[in-house]
Amino acid sequence: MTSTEHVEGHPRKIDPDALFERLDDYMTRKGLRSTSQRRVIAETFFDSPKHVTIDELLAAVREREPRIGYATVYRTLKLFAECGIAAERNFGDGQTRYELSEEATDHHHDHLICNQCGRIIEFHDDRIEKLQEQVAKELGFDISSHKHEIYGDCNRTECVAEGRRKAPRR
Amino acid sequence: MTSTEHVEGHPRKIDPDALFERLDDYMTRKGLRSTSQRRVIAETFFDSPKHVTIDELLAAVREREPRIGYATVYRTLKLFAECGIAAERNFGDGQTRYELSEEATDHHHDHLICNQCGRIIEFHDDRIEKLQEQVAKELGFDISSHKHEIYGDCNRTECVAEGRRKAPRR
DNA sequence: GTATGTGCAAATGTTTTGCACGTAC
DNA sequence: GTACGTGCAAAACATTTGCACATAC
Repeated sequence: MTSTEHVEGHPRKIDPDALFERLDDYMTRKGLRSTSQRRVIAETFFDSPKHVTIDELLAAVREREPRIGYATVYRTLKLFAECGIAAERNFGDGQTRYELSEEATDHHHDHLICNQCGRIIEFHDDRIEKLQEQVAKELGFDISSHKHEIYGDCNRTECVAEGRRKAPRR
Repeated sequence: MTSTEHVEGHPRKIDPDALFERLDDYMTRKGLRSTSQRRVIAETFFDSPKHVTIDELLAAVREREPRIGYATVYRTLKLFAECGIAAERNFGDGQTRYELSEEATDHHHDHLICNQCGRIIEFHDDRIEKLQEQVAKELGFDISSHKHEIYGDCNRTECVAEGRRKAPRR
């Protein structure tokens, strides 16, 4: 067993019920309403591959409910982020992406992004986490979140073959 | 001596001549031209506090040359980034910021950003750098760059007093 | 002289907002 | 019934682009 773990960027087995509950609690607390749109968007989001863009999510949502609008998806994902079940990510390609938050998955991770094929791999290293806490402490900071992204070439044969198709803007 | 260092986000003593030379070399190599606008923008950028936005830079540039346009500053900073003297940064407030690149300053660093006052502190920790190389290596990645940003509250009395004025969107 | 650069305004792409209508509570 | 939510289109924002004119080489 090492202190580093990693995983490909795809949906992890989570318990949707717990997430719905968390969302409902938040909405009740804030006097917000449970609507069919919010339910559909939540279901779709929980089923989505990680790091979805609003466009991708909207397309998936519209397969179930074609009349749902752009703005609703934007607003709903902001809500999910506020309530703590979703996290906003920005990998420099100009589109905000969303994934389940670390509280929701009980699993903090950072990202390795391939410049060539755009593949996103998650990693987690306790030693790095500890050191970063130490750095912040020395400077008197209370950490609320962090972002650690490593960009590079993943060197898979498929990737080298594929070339630059999906590479994020760098 | 420890393996962590840090510094406030303000201009470090650099040698502008070396940077101009680097820029000139790049332009010559690429068949690009040395214009008065590019010179003024370069001078202003070298004198700027770190992490300037295009707006801030444009304002400073126009104090010297009021007729310089937005697009020119955008295009010129892209050029600086390509040539390796500037680095693009994005701290989640929707505006791209530029700072001298690590090659230009001979000093790689990462960032601690205060959620309350927006203050940006640079840090560098060799142990984290090493661990991150190790993680990438295990996954077969060749690192080209990385981004490590820690967000939190800096807890200075001034900051607590100032409140949320300049806080980046989070 | 010609290719490259500039300034302006218009276009682009993403995200946000105003508003009339709809709906949860 | 009322406050909140939705869909649409328009606005807002940062950034990029097209084009006529200017300028470095």
